[in-house]
Amino acid sequence: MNREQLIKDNFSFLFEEKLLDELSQIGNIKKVNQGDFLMDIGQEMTFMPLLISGAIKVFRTDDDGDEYILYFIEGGDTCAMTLNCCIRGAKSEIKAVAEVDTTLLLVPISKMEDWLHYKTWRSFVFGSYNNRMKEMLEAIDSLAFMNMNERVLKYLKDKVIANKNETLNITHYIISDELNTSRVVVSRILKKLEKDGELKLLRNQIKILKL
Amino acid sequence: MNREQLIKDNFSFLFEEKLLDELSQIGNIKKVNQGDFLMDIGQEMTFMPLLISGAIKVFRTDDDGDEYILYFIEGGDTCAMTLNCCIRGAKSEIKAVAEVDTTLLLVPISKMEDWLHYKTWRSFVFGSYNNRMKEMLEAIDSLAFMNMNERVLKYLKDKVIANKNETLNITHYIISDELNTSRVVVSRILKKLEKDGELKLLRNQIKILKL
DNA sequence: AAAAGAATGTAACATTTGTTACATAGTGAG
DNA sequence: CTCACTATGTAACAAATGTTACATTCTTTT
Repeated sequence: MNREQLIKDNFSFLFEEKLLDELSQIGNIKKVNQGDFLMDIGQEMTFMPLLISGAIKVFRTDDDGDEYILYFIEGGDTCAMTLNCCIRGAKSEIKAVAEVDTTLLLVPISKMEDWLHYKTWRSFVFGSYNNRMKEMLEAIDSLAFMNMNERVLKYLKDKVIANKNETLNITHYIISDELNTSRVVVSRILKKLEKDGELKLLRNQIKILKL
Repeated sequence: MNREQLIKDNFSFLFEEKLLDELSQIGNIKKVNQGDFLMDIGQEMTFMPLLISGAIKVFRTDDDGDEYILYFIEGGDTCAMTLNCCIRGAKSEIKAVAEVDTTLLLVPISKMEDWLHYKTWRSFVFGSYNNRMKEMLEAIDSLAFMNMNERVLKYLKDKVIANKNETLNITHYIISDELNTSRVVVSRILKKLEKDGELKLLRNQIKILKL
């Protein structure tokens, strides 16, 4: 599919005609594979990515190499808001990784401001900020109000949505890493969830039974 | 002091002349006392508050009545970004309370978009969003990477900054509430911090010794 | 097939955080 | 001053989470 058509198909429900034209001229299509880094630690953002297909996961990392998953950005969501706000920070940073094979539309950072005279762009930009904020608040809810058991289950269910697949190819170790806990704790909790009929455990794989 | 002068004095370093005029015409000065609610749970925001003096604390609350402090908005910070993004949410909500006696400039929500043609307004709005996000990330850092000991100390130090006063008038119970833990836990930690020479405990009062 | 490596299961124990219970001390109302 | 109330101190215990250690099973390499 040619890129102009791709942009039309994915963004015509969001943006007005003239803005779509500009996007076609200026935007760059980029495909990334599962596991690819979108933003390395400490790197400055020079483009803003709009999600065309796939899913991204976003982490907070601290200087000891610990990480904690903040949220998934998936299909209907459409926009990976630039988080350049926080790249400068001293201690902790943001990390973004492709959760599955993903297609992005890259737009130079400067366009974000230039296009604010488009009403549809304004809605999009503010809507995206608000979505990011909502997701960060959800991450805070998990940490402040939920126990490990609930957090693991929420993580898995979010992952099912991001992957559009109830069978997750993942190890206990990875889960423990992304939730900043230990593998043994995760295995223990998963075993309990399996006994409760929430999921089924296999090697390198977890099937979520209840959504 | 008349309001026009107040607006000039506080925002002339931020906004261009014409925008200051608009602010003077449209903005409303509001004074709130320590402890007043700026935003009740579930309430829709119809104005955006710009901080003139004082400090605001912002909480996340869940449906069990538990709360967790997200951040303080203080002096130099200047803007309490409207968090209307999340007011709709089902389970959890945002709560904002005056940490000290505070003066605000209230601007109708609609102006946020109307004024985007002012370059200084654009910088302000995006800068504010980014600051809010940075602070939410700090809250996540505390929860994900720090133990109770460190979190209590960070809370107290943030509070010193918001109050511009190293002597805090506060009870252990309030701290435990705002950090979503229990009073006994807080008393235990404070006692240890006192032994370590970090602070001095008095009735209804804590003096922070090291910053 | 044997060996090495990765993923998982699980017990035993340590640490952190939360809970219950009660004592003591300061404060304000009457 | 006495009484009730609030704030704080602290012990003892409970629950949640983290750590260490090792066994078992599956997969890949040789």
